[in-house]
Amino acid sequence: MYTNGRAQEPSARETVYAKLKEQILNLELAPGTALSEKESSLVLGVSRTPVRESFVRLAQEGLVQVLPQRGTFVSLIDPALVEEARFMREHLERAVVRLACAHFPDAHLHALEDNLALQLKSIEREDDRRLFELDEAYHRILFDGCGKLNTWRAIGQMNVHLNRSRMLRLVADRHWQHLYEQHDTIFRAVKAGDADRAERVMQEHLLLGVRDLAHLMDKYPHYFISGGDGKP
Amino acid sequence: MYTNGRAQEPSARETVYAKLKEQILNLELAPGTALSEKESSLVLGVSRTPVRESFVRLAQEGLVQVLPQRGTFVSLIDPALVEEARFMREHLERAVVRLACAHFPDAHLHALEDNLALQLKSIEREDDRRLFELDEAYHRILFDGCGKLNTWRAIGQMNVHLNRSRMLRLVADRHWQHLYEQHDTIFRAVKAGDADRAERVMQEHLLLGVRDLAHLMDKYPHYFISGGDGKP
DNA sequence: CCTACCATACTTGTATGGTAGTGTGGTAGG
DNA sequence: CCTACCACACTACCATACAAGTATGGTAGG
Repeated sequence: MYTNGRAQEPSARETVYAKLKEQILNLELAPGTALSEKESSLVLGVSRTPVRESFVRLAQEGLVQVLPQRGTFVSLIDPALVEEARFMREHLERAVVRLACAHFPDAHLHALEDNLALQLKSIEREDDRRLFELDEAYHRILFDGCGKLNTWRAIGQMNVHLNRSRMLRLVADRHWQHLYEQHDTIFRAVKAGDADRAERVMQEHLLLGVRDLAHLMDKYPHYFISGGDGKP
Repeated sequence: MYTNGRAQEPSARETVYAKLKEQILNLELAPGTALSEKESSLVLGVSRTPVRESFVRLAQEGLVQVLPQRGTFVSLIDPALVEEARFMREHLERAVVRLACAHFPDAHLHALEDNLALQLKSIEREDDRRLFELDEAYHRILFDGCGKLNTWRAIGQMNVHLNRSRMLRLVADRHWQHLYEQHDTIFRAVKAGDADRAERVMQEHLLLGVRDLAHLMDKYPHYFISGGDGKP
């Protein structure tokens, strides 16, 4: 019994799905890019079936758009979705951070603290991708500590759209220090149980994510809906 | 050109997906029920492929659980998921109804009014399924009128779990009049722009959906996680 | 030169066969 | 009677073949 019972090797579908999703979120597969079941299957070394099933999943998340008998395309960024993702996060995270101020497990508090330390390291190294991951993890810990992990997962499906625009912004603008300070302030407010302060900073923090969206739409018009037709 | 250009006949996958999802939400396919690609394909008169792809979609929504090489099962109702769905709706719908009080299009206001009239009709006819649909439509109109339709859709993925427990409750308990009165009160508060009142009633309204959850878990233990093992 | 048509090379949708892993019931052995 | 084993039926996973719709480039006709 040397193969651990829980350590199932991931299915082809899962690996393909994860790979494609990562590439879309990283903008390695730019919005509007044409995909094809056959081509992806060749590139990834599997048959069309797992690729196709990944497309189904990605389509349900709104990351790709499948046009029958015509093709599959990486979805253009929809500004409405970005804004609504911010809207959802604003109201849900404000509520969660208030909960956290009332009661938050020590283990999760330590996790936040460790996370913040790693954020500093990433800023020193100018490792933006890593900082991005840590940012996600930070907020996840907040939800987890309040027993609202499923809520975080539900947000996730909208969040991918917000994250694509944030990734776009990451290239040009670098405001890491500000981001860290907000995270740190929220952490200390939670620790001190200062709900009003935590909620206020959280709201500001989430506004940061959509700042300059209009500027981005101007700079990369063909990445957005009704900016270009998407097929260059 | 008698076949309308927009009226694409739905794909097999779409019809299979819709059918299965409806049956799961109606509890015609009870939580814990074993499914199988082959059996479903025979019943629905299609091949295994569209069935399989429907399973993938349903699995992503958490409505079924696929265990490789073992089987596919209708998910048990997770009380944590139900509660978090309520949590999400509470905070998002409170925010939305406040927006609605500040500004709400006349067309949507009329739609709410019509919807309420139909609710009354459904209550007279004791048509619970129809009332359930109208309830969903009512809240959807609220989000739509505030330009937050995508947010409603995102809620939808959590909402299915809440709705299954509500459907379970519908069988035994019938509190339709109360539900209608709350809808009507919210409508009038929106019309009058009374945000505080609207928000308060909305919060109460959403609490109604999870009342007696413990009672339901007691009555149908094998429908819930850790109530029974799910495979009777 | 311009237009209409059509062969062709794509695309996704569906069906089916083979593979590997899993649960189960019957059976041989203690 | 109880236990260990094993053949078998069943599952989902993946690969592949076929079908049907779509965009495109070349060509024949005006």
